[in-house]
This record gives sequence, C-alpha cells and structure tokens, in this order.
Amino acid sequence: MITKSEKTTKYIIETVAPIFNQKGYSATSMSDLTTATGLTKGAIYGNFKNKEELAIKAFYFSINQVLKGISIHQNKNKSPLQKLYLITDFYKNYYHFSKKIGGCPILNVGVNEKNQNNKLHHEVKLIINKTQLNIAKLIDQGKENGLINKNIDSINFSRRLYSHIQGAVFMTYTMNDNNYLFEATEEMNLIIKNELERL
Amino acid sequence: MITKSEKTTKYIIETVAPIFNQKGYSATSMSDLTTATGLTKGAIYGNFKNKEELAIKAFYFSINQVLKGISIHQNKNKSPLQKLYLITDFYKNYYHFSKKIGGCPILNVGVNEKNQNNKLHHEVKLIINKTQLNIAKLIDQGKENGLINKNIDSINFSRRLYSHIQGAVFMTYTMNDNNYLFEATEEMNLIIKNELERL
DNA sequence: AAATATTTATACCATTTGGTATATTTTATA
DNA sequence: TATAAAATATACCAAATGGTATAAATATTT
Repeated sequence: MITKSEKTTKYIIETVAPIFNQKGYSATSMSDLTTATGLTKGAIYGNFKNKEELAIKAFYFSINQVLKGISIHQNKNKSPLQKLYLITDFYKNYYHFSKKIGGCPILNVGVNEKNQNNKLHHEVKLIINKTQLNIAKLIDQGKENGLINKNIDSINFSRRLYSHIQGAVFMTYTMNDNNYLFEATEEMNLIIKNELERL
Repeated sequence: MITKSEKTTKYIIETVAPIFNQKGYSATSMSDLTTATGLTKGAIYGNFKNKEELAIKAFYFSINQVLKGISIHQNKNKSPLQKLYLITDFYKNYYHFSKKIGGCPILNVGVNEKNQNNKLHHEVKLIINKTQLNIAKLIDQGKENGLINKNIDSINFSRRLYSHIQGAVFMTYTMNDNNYLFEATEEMNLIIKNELERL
C-alpha cells in the first residue's frame, strides 16, 4: 500500500529535482523548496532528514530520468553497434531533453559539487563510471558478434566517447547553442564508423 | 604612482579569485573572503562596490592566468599549425596548471552561473567566443601559409576542438583523472594531422 | 464514530548572509 | 611635524539561512 507520506515524498523529490539541478546544492534554499512545492518546512522535514538527503534523492531522480531516456532510445535496435549509434543519436536532442529536468545533472553536479558537497560529488562519479562501463560492455558485445574491431580497447574508447559527449553538452549549455551537440554527434558517428566498425 | 588601495585591490583580487573559482559566486560568502585575505569587510567594500563586482574582477584575473599560460606556450613556435599543436599540448598539463587557480574558470563559471549570475555567465560566453575566434584565425593563417587544407571550415573546426578540450577538462576534474586530458590531446593531435594538414 | 497514529503547519531558534554608517587608523601633503 | 585625505576596522542592520519543537490537521485503525 502507498501511504500519504510516500506520495508527498515522491512529489517533493520530483518538484525539487530541477531546482537543485539548476541552482546547485548550496544555492538552493529551503524557501526555494517550500515555494516550489507549496508545502511548509514541516512537511519537508517530516519526510527527509535534512536538505542534503533530499538533494541526493533529487539527484538520483534526475539521473534516472536521463538513464531511462537513453535506455528507451537504445531499445530501438538490438545490435550493440547500432546501440552505440543510438547513444550519440540520443544526445542530439539532449539539450531539449535535459532542459525539462533543469539541465544535465552529471555536468552540473560534477562541476558544482567538486570541493563542495562530497556526497553528491561521489554519486556523480559512480554514475559516470557505471555509464562508461555500460558503453564498454556494448563494445565488447560488438566484438563477440564480429561487428566491431577486436583490437579496440573498449574502456578507452568508452572514455573518449563519454568525454566527447560531455564536452558538447557543456558547450551547448554554456553557449546556448544546440549545434555543438549536433556537430559532436556527427563527429562521433564518424569515429565509430572509422575506428570501430569491421569492414 | 601606485596607491595603497591599488595594491590592496590587487591583493584582494588575487587572493579571492581561486575561492570564487572553486566554490562559485553564491556559495562564496563575504566571510570566506575576509578570512582568506585577513582583511575586514570595511577594507573590501572600500575597494569594491559589492560582492558581484569583486567576483567579476576575480573571474577576469583567473581567465587571464589561463590565457597568459596558453599565450606563453604558443610562443614556442611561429608556425600557425604548430601553434595549434601547442594548444593541445598546453592542455596536457592543464589539470596541474588550473588546480593552482582553483580549477578551470571557464568550466566552473560556465556551469555554475548558468541561470545564476547573468553578468558572470555573460563574461564566460565572451571569453569562449574570443578563444574560438583566435583558434579559427590560426587555422586561416595556416591556410594562407599553405600548411593547412583550404577546404576546412575554420570556425567549425575551432568549435569542435574547443568542445573536445572542455569535455576532457570536465572529465579530468570530475573524475580526478589526468588521463582524460592525455587521451584527448592524443586524439586531437590525430584529428589535426588527418583533417587539417596538407600532404 | 472514537481513538490513535501519521502527516503537515506554525512559530520559533541561533547563526549567517550581504551591506552600511561611522569611528579609527594609516598614509600622503603641506 | 601638523594637517588633510585616504584607507581600514568596528559595530551594527534587516533579511535570510537550515533546522526544530510543538501544535494542528488529516488519515488510519478499532
């Protein structure tokens, strides 16, 4: 059964996540959260230990939105090689996608919480490592299927790809210019084709 | 003649710049600044209109440290093509370099002040545009010298290069792993060689 | 429907925030 | 060295900060 507080807990997290994502942990005040939710501090502190706990849960909510988005997009094809292309394709629309959740949580928390909130920053590192490993796994599967060049260092390629993507995300956001993501997608697709694909 | 306040003004900016760079504008408090400088609020507000004005001057100080670093490094060679390689080479040591000034001011302000301090965010956009234009100019000079392929779209290539660099800067900082910058430098050098250089 | 448990609102707390008016000290000028 | 000017320190301000104790209201159970 779903209790009342479970519902409000969920409601708070969902309403608050984009705010934390936009402003960062320390720049987001409790009053930001009460006005956004329409609730009082009593309600918030009744469901969360403190601001930090709420921020971490909100971060996980935002991250899951992104991961779900990627996952759904990837399911459009079963081939591991095509799944790689679907990743770069997902990021083509990432500016529009992530705007709805207050920006890219990985970029924002990665930069904002470095030397600030260590717990949050720890979480973002875990997510990045996990994502990179998933990409590397795809490459390994492609090798087994004979679609991807066996000489490729999977984890190294995955790191390069991820770094490339995040660079374009940063530029697109900072310059408010979608083209960085478009250009990077094209470039990455070429790299995948030239370096990964087995002729 | 150099007045007393000009000296303290400079001292304040230099001491305070890495703090703003690390923590961001809103997370840096006046008390952070007084304890770091050993001065009182009276001294600071005697030399700066408010926290924002100081933050902007501090940002410019940090940025100039980076631009100076690049400039000095570039002066090692006169060829525009070699100057491009010297840019990527500069970023090989950028983690160590920028740590001394509290991180990469472009990355930090670009992300931190998006939707926060508009003045600061405006400044970072100007710097990025300026830097990208400078890279494009180098490419154009290389074309004139006959060293660089004339079919290259200079500004497009410059944007890609810059995006690539910032991605590696983000990853290196967030993951506390220098290798992202090393790997990106290698990759960029190859791209320059394969796409830009005229055989 | 009454009693109990859960959830939310209210009112408060000490501390910190950015900023200012003024007193004090330090520096430059006469 | 006395005096004027500039720079810094002190003491304060209202507003906002994260957090809490408790009262009120809402659900749940009996």
